[in-house]
Amino acid sequence: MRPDELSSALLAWYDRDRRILPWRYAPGLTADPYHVWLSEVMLQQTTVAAVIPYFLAFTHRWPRVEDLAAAPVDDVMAAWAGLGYYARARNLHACARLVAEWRGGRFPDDEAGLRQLPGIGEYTAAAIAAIAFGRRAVVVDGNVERVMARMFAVLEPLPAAKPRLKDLAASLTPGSRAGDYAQAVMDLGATLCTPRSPACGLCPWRPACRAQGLGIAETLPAKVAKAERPTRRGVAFWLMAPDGSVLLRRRPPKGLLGGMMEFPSTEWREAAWSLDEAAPVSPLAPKSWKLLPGLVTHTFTHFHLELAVAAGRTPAQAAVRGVWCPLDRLENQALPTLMRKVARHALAKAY
DNA sequence: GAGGCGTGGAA
DNA sequence: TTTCCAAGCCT
Repeated sequence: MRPDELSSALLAWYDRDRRILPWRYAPGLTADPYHVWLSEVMLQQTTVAAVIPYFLAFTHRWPRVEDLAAAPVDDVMAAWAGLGYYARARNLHACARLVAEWRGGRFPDDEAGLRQLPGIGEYTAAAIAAIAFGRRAVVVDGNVERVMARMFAVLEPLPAAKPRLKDLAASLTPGSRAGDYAQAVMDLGATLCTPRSPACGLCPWRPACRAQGLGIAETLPAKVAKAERPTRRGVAFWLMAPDGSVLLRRRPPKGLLGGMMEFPSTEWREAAWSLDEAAPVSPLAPKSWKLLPGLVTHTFTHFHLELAVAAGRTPAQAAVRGVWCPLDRLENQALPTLMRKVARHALAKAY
């Protein structure tokens, strides 16, 4: 099949089986660049199912990019809490401000302009240019890499194969219906050409797929093995004041959970901590610590974490770095999932 | 360019 | 339980 026959077959499949998603527009309607941008950033390394409720909440609370730009950054961080990769939320807010203040609320309409904005890399710039502005752009995400590796039976492992896979994607990208094609080829990877058990029997590209012909579709793309994740350990401090508020502090703006709130804790290291060793690290020294039974476990991209929780009552809201937060307002804080686990653990075991 | 950076669902 | 990994970006 020629490239134009392949793109036609894919678009026909897409027109027939198009998934309904909150950020997806019906044929003929022009997509809102703000919605396209917001959804694409949320979808970076994140599943559709996880994104949907966040997308609806953000667009309800901040209907236009100017509204998002006007919001305090911590409101945005708190609204993003639970979605992960928190640098995205900071970049999202910074990008909204740039677009609102310097561009009158209009996003750049080509890849080069989009690429200048924080949080918009090669993939996202191409996706917005195609979906929001109808420009031909070679959109290459993990789905497209997988589809191309199979279509052309690319045996070279990722990430070394990336340049070749992009060239192959470009060879199939049509000049018309740019946005539909971009979404179609990603949908193909997301729904049929899946990492495991691909549904080759339903695939519009099956007749042209070399890996399918060779019977090796499910084994592609090849990837270099990842290093295994170490385990780190720490002690988190659940400090409660007489009025029932607990002590939170903000993490440094960059790095792990950057800019998010946390319960104070020891360093996270490989060796386990004793309570005697951990206690001096606490920002406050209560009369006595109660080491709660059990551990909070959480897995990040690069390591596992086991957090013990030490609970203590302080005589007053001592002046320390951090904020005292009433229990009924913890939910509204920019607490990542790990710290919500700590709170749940403490509330279940401490009293 | 290789590693840091979250989370939850599926197998 | 463990492993994999999902519409990547940044340094």
